[in-house]
Amino acid sequence: MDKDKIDKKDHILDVAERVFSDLGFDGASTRMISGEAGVNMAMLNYYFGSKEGLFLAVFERKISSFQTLLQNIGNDESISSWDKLEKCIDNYVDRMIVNNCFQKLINREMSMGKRWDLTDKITEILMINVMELKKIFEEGIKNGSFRKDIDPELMIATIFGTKNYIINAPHIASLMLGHDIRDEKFLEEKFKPRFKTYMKQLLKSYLMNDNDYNK
Amino acid sequence: MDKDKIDKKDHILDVAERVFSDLGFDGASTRMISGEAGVNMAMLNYYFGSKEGLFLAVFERKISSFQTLLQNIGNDESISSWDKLEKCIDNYVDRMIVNNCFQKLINREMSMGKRWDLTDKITEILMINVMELKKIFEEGIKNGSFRKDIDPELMIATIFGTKNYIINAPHIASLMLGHDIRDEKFLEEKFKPRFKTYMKQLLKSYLMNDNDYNK
DNA sequence: CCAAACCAATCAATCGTTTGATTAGTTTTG
DNA sequence: CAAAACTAATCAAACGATTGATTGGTTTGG
Repeated sequence: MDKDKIDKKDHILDVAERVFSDLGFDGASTRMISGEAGVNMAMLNYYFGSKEGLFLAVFERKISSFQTLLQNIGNDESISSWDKLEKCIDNYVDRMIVNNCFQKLINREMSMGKRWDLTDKITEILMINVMELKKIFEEGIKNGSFRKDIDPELMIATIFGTKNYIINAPHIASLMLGHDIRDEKFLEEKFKPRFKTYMKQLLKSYLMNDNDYNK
Repeated sequence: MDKDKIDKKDHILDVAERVFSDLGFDGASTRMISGEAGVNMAMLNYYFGSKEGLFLAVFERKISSFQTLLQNIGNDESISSWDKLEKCIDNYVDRMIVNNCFQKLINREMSMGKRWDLTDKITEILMINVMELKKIFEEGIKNGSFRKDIDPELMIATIFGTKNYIINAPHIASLMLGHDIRDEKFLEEKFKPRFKTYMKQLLKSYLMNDNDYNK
């Protein structure tokens, strides 16, 4: 059946995504992936052409979910610049499932000097999110919501960097916070709300000099 | 001569550090490293025992320079909490030489599943810096310099995360900033001062609700 | 029956590592 | 002092293991 084939390919991609993000592209072997997925090794090449093709397929499956991330918040005229920013933060934090190893995958491969044809594509996608935020900042400056002398580019680095730090260094983050960050319950009930609150307060105080942190 | 031997080992370590951080541990081959270093392949095992031993040696050479990073700023009673924090920021930013690939190395291997007994050692070292900052924050809260309701742990994530983001994603950062972040001149003359200013303003507004950003 | 799906066996290439020989410099010995 | 013994450094070559990829044939489903 066609359904089964898709399910099987999807299962392989699931396993590949996990193994790649645990061991990196070079560290993961096709035998390991096929073994854990319970399929013959030749199937990987049969379905995806090559190891690189498999890696690429892992990405392309996720790309769509990434692109929906930027749901044109910036173009909504009805809400203020700050509310847009708050919406973005909520969005990013909600999607910040540490177990989702895809983020680690991206960050690791982006930090490599090694050049994929993929690197440009990843860069391009990430830049869309960057530009989305930048637009909000610039709009906020223009309409007087935000201070004039802020540094939008570095703010973006702060937003993404803080999130990545938690994801990429879970050992450190767990030690810092006193709880295992990979614990789903803790993450969902305790950490995410705390992280949202913090991020909003941090940005608000920098952007607006507003002392009223209505909690 | 003994001096020559040390120089040679150091040269191998220099090359290994660069290659490892460009290609990752798995991506880098001993042949490549020995080739670029201009030494026979067997010398790597002769000097360092194994590829893993070489990787370990790269780390241990840097560890000392890392440990001097925390020069007991926190224990200086004569300066205010905020000044301590400013000093820390200056310190970190000054050492943030993007060309120094060691940071990338650490971040990449830390994001991997625990492959090394070394992971614990790296964690330990990084935690010292974390604790140093934490101490400053807590002291500042206690003596009234900082607001009571700040989130010290996530602030630390912001400080390190923002820095790491620039280092780990130089492509993105360069596109964002409109200049190649790896350009030494731009980095030193333009970026570092800008980054320091931004970081201090960001922290100050969050920590102290101080609107006087005396620029 | 035929094409698609699947698999065991195998490919050449590359991996990290080891080997045995050679060199050069130092120490020991007669 | 000079010959002999020893040591560390270096090298080309080869090792077994593993890599990603491919083959040729078998099974399966429509």
